[in-house]
Amino acid sequence: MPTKQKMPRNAARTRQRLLNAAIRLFSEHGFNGVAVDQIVLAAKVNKRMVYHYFGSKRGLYQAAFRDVYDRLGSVELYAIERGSSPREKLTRVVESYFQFLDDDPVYTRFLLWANVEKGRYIGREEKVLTKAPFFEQFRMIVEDGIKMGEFEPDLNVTQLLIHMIGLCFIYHSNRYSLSESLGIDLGSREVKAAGLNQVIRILFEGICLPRAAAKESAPAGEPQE
Amino acid sequence: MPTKQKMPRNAARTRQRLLNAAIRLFSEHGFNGVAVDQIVLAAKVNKRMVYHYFGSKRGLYQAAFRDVYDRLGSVELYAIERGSSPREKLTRVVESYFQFLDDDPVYTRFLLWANVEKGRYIGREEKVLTKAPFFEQFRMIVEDGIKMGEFEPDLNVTQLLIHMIGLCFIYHSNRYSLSESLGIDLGSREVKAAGLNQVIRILFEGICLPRAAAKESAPAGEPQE
Amino acid sequence: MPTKQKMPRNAARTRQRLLNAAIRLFSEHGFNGVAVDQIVLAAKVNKRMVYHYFGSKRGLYQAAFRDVYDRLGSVELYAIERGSSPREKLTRVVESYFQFLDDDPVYTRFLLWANVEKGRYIGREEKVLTKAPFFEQFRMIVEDGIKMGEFEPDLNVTQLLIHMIGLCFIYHSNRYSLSESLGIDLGSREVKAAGLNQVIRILFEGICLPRAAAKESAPAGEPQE
Amino acid sequence: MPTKQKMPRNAARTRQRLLNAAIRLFSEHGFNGVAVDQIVLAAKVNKRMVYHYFGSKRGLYQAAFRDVYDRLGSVELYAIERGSSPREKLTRVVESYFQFLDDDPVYTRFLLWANVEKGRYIGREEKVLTKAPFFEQFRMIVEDGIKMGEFEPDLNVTQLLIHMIGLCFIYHSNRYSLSESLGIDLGSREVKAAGLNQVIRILFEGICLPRAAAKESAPAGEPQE
DNA sequence: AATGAATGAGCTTTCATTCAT
DNA sequence: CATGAATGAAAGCTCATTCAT
Repeated sequence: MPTKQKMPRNAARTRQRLLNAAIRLFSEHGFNGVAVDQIVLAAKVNKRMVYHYFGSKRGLYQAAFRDVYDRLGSVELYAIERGSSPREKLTRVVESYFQFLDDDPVYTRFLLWANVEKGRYIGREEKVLTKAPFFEQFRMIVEDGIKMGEFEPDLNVTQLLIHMIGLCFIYHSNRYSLSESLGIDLGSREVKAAGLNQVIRILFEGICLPRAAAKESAPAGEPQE
Repeated sequence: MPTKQKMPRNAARTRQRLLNAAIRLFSEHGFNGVAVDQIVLAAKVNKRMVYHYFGSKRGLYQAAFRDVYDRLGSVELYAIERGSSPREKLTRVVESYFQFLDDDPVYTRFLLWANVEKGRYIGREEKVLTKAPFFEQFRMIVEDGIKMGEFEPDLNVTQLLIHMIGLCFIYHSNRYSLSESLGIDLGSREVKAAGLNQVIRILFEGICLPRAAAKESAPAGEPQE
Repeated sequence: MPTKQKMPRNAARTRQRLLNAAIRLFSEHGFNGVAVDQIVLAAKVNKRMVYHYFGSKRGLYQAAFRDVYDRLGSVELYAIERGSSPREKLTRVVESYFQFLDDDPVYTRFLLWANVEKGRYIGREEKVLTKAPFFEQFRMIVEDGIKMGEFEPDLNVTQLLIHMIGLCFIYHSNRYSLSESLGIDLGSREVKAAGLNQVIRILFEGICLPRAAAKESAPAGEPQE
Repeated sequence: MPTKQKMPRNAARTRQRLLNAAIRLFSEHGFNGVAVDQIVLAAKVNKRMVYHYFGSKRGLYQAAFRDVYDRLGSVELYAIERGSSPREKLTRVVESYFQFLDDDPVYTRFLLWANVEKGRYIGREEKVLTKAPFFEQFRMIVEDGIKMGEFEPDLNVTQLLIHMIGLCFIYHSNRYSLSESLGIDLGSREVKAAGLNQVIRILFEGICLPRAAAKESAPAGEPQE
């Protein structure tokens, strides 16, 4: 069989090697922080292949972005169905989201880069990917909770999602500066384990003692609208 | 006496123009996203001056970083003293922090960039700047609240600060992707106004109804330690 | 078959063109006296190629240095074997060395530059190249001459080599200033022809008349040790 | 007395500081190897002063060159008068010249630089300086020696001077490469001391034993003309 | 006399990209 | 499909020099 010994099936392999190297490097240094040469060096692939498969550095970046989101889509909500009450279900969602960011730092950092870059380097097509399919499940859980009298009736679901994400993302988005400021490593297991605990408590019950939580105390400045 | 039109050779002025242009551009595009040429064009200053005053692009970046933090230091805690109870004080802190991020997007984005870049372009000396003096005041308010029976006795103050920051920063750190995903603009006045409201409510009381908030319900997986 | 006019993409050719231009220019103006632009202009090659093939200006300089030494290695000792007696052999060595410096002024000047520059721009690897294989042959001739009673028995071979080189190199190392001082052109055929003659005479017999050369006259200051 | 405390008499002092720094740096790195900034830094003098006093970098170089030669002129022939016979006198000349090159490496290296640079950066006026005043004395000694029957009657005085200089200069002109090649340091006291000894012996008597030095043996190839 | 800010040209080097094989 | 040579533009930076005070 006269197939070349050196490279058995170069077809999709080369493409994938490029993609993997690109994801890793872009997620670490952002679009401008990575040179095409670095990518092809890491991928051990000829430079020309970038243009063959992806047309441009930007095309490669966008493909990388898409790839990251595709992987995300399939794992995003793993194991969130367990739990009988809405509260338990929501607990699982927070846990798994918190965990997910941690398990997939490449995704997390890629997303952070895309944000500081204001999506400058991703195209029209990629933008639809960011539509979190996850949102619908979240909404249903919350609405169930409201109906069943577990949650406050006037919750804004969208914003609740934002805030939940905020409580989880802060460990990554500001990890560097907070670690320096506070003198603790936001990436350490202990800090994050305790953090997740407090996140869940805050989310459900806040920081006030029950008796203090009489609902008359409104946030100052602007009465709730 | 009419000031000379043709740039009367002012050391401090040139330096400041460079610094201002640098802050604006770096905060928008990050370290790698800005060329020295762009900065000197914006500052209307000779390119050589960057090296005269700051030694290198990186030196300019670091000076910009320091400048941003110096400005921050003086305004960080404005108007947090009002309020009689710890709860009210904390409310003011959250409000003012939320507001501050909004009022000074240049600072906010500069900080976000420094984080995704993992502090790669700032030097030893700048790192001490990140030590938030703000933290001490925050701690005192919370500890007062605990002593006075307003807040949970086992609050971890450091992590509470992290989470408060997380609830505020999410509107900036993930603004782009969340806006795309959720179909709302996280930067709009309405979203942020309502957001701040919910942030404060969550922080103090969580999302559960008071009767459901009986303290026996522990987060799953790991019982509170 | 007419060769393509438009540079048919020849790796080795481009490299060699760069090398040749570099050797010529560096040998004329030294490392700091030549701009990369001048080299690529002379080589009619794209500037980027310098970095493609040699990494840096310094890398090109080092490659040039190596090339010069490689060429030298192969021609250094041409035609020194003729001659029966050690004296005749040594005469041929001096002649051929004198001739060689003259025939290859590019090499000679390159070497001179490397010396005034104190080897600052050549790397570790190049330094071993300077180990003259030539030295061994020189030593054998001299030692034969001593054994056969032709040469002084207490000759220091290493220093004899140094002085022989000195007598030849002076025509190149100080050519400019001596020509100005003495009002003759040290590079002219006549001066060098007569010079070689005197060099050989001095080397073998010195400048004193035989009867004056009675060995009792010691160099002043320090008696021979 | 209201004279400024900082700088008592700046007049000629500034000029001299510049000159000294320039001499040191140019002698070490040549014209192209030194930046004006380095000179003013070393001289602790304002950059503008270079142009005030010397007009240009080149002007400063030329002034440095002249200064070096002026200093040389006053010390050049120290102690060559001692010695009764021409042979002894010449011995002293060689010794003192050898010594001089060693004592004044700044001069020596400056001269070497000027030579590899082919005098490119020195002007018309400096060229006359290179006229060795030393030459006349040398000539007289040699002619005396010939008349008195000590030296060969057909010596070419000019070339003898060249060769004497060559025997001394080699320790500086090719010091770097020879040290590498031969594995000894041409700058060490021992090597130079022994070197001077051999130089003098070669110069007067050559390397052949007296009986072998019968004057009939002509250099091969070209019979003496 | 002396200072340091300011300049524009040119330096070495790197970039993303395309061509020829 | 794959390679490495080739390219022009632009990057960060340094140069010798001049201006304004």
